[in-house]
Amino acid sequence: MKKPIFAVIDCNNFFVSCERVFNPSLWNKPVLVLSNNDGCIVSRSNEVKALGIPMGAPLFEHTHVVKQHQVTVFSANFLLYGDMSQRVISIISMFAPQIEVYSIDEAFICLDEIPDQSFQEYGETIRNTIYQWTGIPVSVGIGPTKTLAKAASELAKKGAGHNNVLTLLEESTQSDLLSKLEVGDVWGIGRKWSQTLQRHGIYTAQQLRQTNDRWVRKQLGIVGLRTALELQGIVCLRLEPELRPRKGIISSRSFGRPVSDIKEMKEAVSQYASRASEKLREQNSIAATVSVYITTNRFNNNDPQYSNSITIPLPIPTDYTPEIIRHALTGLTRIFRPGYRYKKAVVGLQHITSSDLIQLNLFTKSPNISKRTQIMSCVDTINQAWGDHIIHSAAAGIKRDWKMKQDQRSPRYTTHWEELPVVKAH
DNA sequence: TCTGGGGTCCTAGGACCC
DNA sequence: TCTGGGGTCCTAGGACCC
Repeated sequence: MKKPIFAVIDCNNFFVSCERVFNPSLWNKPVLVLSNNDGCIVSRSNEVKALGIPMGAPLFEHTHVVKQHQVTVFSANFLLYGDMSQRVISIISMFAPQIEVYSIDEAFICLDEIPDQSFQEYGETIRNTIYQWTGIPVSVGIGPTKTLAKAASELAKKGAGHNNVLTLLEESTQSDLLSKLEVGDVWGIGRKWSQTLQRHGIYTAQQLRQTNDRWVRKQLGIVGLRTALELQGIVCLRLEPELRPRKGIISSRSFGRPVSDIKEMKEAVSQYASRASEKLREQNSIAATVSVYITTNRFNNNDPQYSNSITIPLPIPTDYTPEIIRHALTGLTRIFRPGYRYKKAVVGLQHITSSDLIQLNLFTKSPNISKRTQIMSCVDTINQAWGDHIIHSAAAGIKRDWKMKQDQRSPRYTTHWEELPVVKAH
């Protein structure tokens, strides 16, 4: 059997690149994109990286540098990024029979069918096509395992390889280039493990792949061992093209301002429960428990702190929004304590199964399931067509001024025509 | 003043059973 | 004074990813 060849296609600074597609004057200028609530920096252009602003840092810690270098700042525009992502994915799909969509800005494919000599060329064709058709620059890494492909794309982003494409198939190239990759930049090695490895003198990907397997197993467990083996070229992770239904679904947001009133907390929890139920129906599942977590702002040392969570079993596993909201609110009233300034609420759904397998609880009167299904699918269809949850539960409130801050959001260019800038015809 | 929002898998330890 | 051994299941916590 032929040895597998993996490629990973990774969008460069994805959110920033999406913004630049619609603001071409921002190319070669420092740009960053913020998390929800305009709190943290979640995407940085190369120019911003060069300024030393770290990923995930809160904006307020870097306002000085941002001002000084006239960095353009955007609030997150996830509808735009999701839509651009779909366009990129559909192009990648044309280049391989199977694709694993790994995240919003990244996908794996297998190149087993491509003639041996032309991997590099093929990678460059993929890159050029995506850039030409969407305006999004990507890096392509090619290797005998997923982890080596990821290492290749990481190195390609830093200028190794050619035209943002790097092929890491030869043993000699591997040891040469992996020596230049910090161990913390290896896919699967995070902050903690990186520290552990460095304490033992392991600083590069090359050193990690040369480390004794049993020692790695003992220090980093089976997961870390797999990473080390993959660096050696031994396949531990396969392509997973199938979308697997989520085993847990979470909907959560920080509030735009502190919330103390239970009425407002109920609105937020209702809305998050509603969003979580929507995601549940998208994957044709039902949940058997709903959980609620609320917390004050842990960074605010002067405020009294409180956080608590509760999990409520649903009498019958369901995807029906009003039912899920009802139990989520029951949970909220049990853990809510007055007198605190709450910052965030989370609603989660667990024990998820396929909706084909509704197990009726013998002791509960059976609700009219098909009628409920019809109502929900009607609501989902209308909301999909009109967006912004034009139909929502009254429990989620009308005013909702606890909602998150998003002061710098760009127009949703590709999905909301009414937000497009007006261009005058001559 | 201001600090995101999702997910995955593994492991250790306790409860419980025979 | 003695205080098994092995199995399963569940959960909480911790590591990782983007």
